[in-house]
Amino acid sequence: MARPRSFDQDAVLGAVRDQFWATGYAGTSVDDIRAATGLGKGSLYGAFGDKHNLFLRVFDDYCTALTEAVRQALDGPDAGAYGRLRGHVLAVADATASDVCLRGCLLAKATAELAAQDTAVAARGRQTFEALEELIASCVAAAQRAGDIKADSDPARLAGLLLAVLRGIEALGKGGSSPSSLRAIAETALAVLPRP
Amino acid sequence: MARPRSFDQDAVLGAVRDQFWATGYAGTSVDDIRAATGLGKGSLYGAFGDKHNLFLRVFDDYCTALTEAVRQALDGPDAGAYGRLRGHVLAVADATASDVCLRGCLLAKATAELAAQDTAVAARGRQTFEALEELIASCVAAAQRAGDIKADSDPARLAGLLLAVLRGIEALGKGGSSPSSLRAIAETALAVLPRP
DNA sequence: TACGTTCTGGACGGAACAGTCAAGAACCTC
DNA sequence: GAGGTTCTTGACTGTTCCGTCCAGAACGTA
Repeated sequence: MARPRSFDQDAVLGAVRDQFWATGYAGTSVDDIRAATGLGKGSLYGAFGDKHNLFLRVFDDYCTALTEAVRQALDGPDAGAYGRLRGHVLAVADATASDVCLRGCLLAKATAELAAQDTAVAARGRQTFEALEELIASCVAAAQRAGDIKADSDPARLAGLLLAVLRGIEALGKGGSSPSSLRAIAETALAVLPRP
Repeated sequence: MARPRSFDQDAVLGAVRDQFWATGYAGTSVDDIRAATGLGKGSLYGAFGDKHNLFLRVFDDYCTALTEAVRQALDGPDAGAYGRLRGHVLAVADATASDVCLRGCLLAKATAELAAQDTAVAARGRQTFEALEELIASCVAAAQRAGDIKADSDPARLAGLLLAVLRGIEALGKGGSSPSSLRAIAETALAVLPRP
């Protein structure tokens, strides 16, 4: 019927995401995006709308992918639940510590920069935090059923604590990683979980 | 000798800080600052240098004031150390939860937005995180001497964990506060601290 | 191959941006 | 009150910003 798009939409959205990730929303100009993607302005505006719309798109995709990655890391049978939880917490700490460019997590960056002014970003951020907390709570409950975490503690409260620790590790990582080392924080958080 | 400044420097710096706090570094124009302070551009540039320098100034002041406030909250005799620690953790959670405008903590906002690109901000942020961690560690050690926290745990590791929880509460607060409520997180963090 | 449709690239307009500067105002000292 | 110095105001420059628009290119269909 007509001329098809000549660019790979996923690749373009990935480049846009990386640009916003590196320099923030207000710190990224449409011309930066044009340079990062190689697209002309007409293509960008035609395919994705304006800058704000484009940001919401990549932010939404990021939140979806993050939630899905955590689900894959934590979901599974009761038997290995504690090991998966432990592995995930340590993996987040190690990934943050080795993030030399200090870009951190886009969810954290975006909510920090925009949540106060942009209700769409605030809502999506909150929804994502809640989804992460639920995934952690399910894994805690599974670890309790397997006898690896004390059964009488409230899994929702432990999940809230663990999520806060993870987001805190992320925040501290932006300061250049080290207060007593992020891995030590993760290990300590796991060590204080009530065992049967 | 000459004409003195007609503005109150502290008041101006406070207004500048609030403006950056509300809209971020890249999201704040010099004209926004001019409007917030009522000063002309010549006065602003003459007294504080360019936008970046002005930001570093208010960020530095903020870090100093934050550290000092935490010191006042946590410093004191061994006897009440645990109570001070507990009070501080709960106070941070309550303050974050009741922060309706979602501005959060400027230290978190600034490091999230700029640490990757601005080494001065990254260095000051890291220094502040380390100072906060030391203050918490001292308070934990005092609580251990008073017999309120188990003596054989490493105060530095517990301090790292508590700092991460506090920064995590702050980060979650930006998403619109509630995953299982910030206060519950603070209470759970205190509950899992090893008691004698 | 010819046509209609959609995509592409870049030029363009008007607004906002950071930072400079000069003319005049305000003050202290003498 | 006169002189010298600093502060204030706001106009100004040149750049960068976002978003629009159009001429031409690329494709599917007939």
